[in-house]
Amino acid sequence: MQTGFAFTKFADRLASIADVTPDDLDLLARMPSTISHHSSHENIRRKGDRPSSCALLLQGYLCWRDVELGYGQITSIHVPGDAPDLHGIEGSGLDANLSALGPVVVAFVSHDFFRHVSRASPGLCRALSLAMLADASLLRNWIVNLGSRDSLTRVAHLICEIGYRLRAVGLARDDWFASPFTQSDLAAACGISAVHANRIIQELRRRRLLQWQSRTITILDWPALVRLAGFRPDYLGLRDPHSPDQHQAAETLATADCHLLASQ
Amino acid sequence: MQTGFAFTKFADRLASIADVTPDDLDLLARMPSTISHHSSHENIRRKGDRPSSCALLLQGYLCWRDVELGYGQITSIHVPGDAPDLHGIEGSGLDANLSALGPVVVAFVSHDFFRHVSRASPGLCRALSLAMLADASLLRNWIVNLGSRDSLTRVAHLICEIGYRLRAVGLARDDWFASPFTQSDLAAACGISAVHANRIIQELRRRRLLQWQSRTITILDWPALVRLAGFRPDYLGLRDPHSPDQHQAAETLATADCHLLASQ
DNA sequence: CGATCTGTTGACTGTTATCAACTCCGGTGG
DNA sequence: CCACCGGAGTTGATAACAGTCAACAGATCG
Repeated sequence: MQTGFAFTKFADRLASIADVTPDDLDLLARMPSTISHHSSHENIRRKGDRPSSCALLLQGYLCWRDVELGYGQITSIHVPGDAPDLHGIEGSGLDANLSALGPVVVAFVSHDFFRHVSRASPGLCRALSLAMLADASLLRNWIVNLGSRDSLTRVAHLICEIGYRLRAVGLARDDWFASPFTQSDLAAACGISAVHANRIIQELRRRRLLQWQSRTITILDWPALVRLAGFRPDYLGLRDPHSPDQHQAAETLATADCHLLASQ
Repeated sequence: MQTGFAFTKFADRLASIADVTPDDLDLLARMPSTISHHSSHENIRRKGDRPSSCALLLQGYLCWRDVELGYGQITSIHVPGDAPDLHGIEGSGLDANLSALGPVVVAFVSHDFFRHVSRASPGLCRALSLAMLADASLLRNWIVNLGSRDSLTRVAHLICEIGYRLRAVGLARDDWFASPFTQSDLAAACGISAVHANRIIQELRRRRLLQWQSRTITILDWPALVRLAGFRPDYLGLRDPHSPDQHQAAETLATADCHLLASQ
């Protein structure tokens, strides 16, 4: 059991969606957590589990994967700083597996700590609520993606979203980021077959929008990718991101695209 | 401004997902609300709105509709008793339109009332949180639906879900329920074209699973429809529904299907 | 009674899944 | 060190699925 190691990334995440006072940071800094490492495709939580702690993702990617149908639809992807099973606090059984996309480092923090923190600080309570609502906003946006985009723009949109969320937590510098997940994982997230996902990625490469080699994605032409995907970062609920200049840039991009489309 | 008219359906809904004490019911009964009627495809909330009240749906159907792409993807459908914009309490701008599917009756209840109630009753506070989490569960399930089912099973699943949720609030007696929405609306929810939606419905009719005439859907063969859709009502988070016998029946059905599938 | 929205149909096109085979790479054990 | 193995990526052929366009029928509502 350690203290004061897991809190920074998560605190940054909360600060990116709501006001967090120095007192709140003190509270979070006393967070008792257990760190654990997991390898790719390992399940951190299983369907039906009723965990008594929350998983805070420190490194790598986690996803919620529904195993009922097909090859296991992925319903959401999480980046460092996220708390994927925050909603588990309410105690109902989990309805999917929380699974690692590539090797991950996770901190477990007991539900009791969050309940204590929520009682002690209205600001943190609100931040935690907003974090859950932000997740719901991602889900809605993903429904729009699955329902109304073709597979090329779907994949492009997912890559935009991951890149943008990684930037917000200070990862993904210089337009590249780690992609330890497989093309089959990407396919499961986009609701397409693995073979088709492969062809889509080749198409994105052919258009010189990105590279994907040695478990790294490099965005070659961010404006074009954003335009192709119709990516609007509004829905992420990121209020005060880590890199305001980049945020500004993407905002401007998206707006420019909007104008472009409107004028056509 | 009226009191004590809107609360019953909503209270029933809360009771179906968490414990509600007689004291809680008293609190809810003092709910000050404004009733209003709206016609089909009218927007109750618009993208970007920051409402100061919650809409409680009393009669009809509401949906969240994203208007950016295609013909307006529907991300969720709500039935009487639901509070579709409960998450608006946190104050961030809405990211889609809340739109009527057919004529609706809505009660508006100020956010202040909910904040007061949350402070006064931990039980109701938890019930409201659970209501929001149940919505998120619906979203996840809809992602699975869009991502891993073909259009026939997608439509079948949506119809199962609506029928089941209506039963839980005491509507949809005798295997039929009102369908004032258009086939285009259904298509927008399922992420398919209106023409294709029409053909899917014809296929469901041809298979004698349901009828759809004069704004009414009649389920002719519920077990077969549930089997086709792979419908498992677990994810709805309905704990203690209005009609336990029917609930039991559907549970048994779903379990039976599960066994059927497993034995094949 | 006309205007409009909704539902229906057919022909055609485009997208995506499926199947099968093959390559490439990283590990693992002999 | 090398042979082997399994997972991941790649390719081509084919079939299934769903979108688009255009036209018309039927309902509904003023």
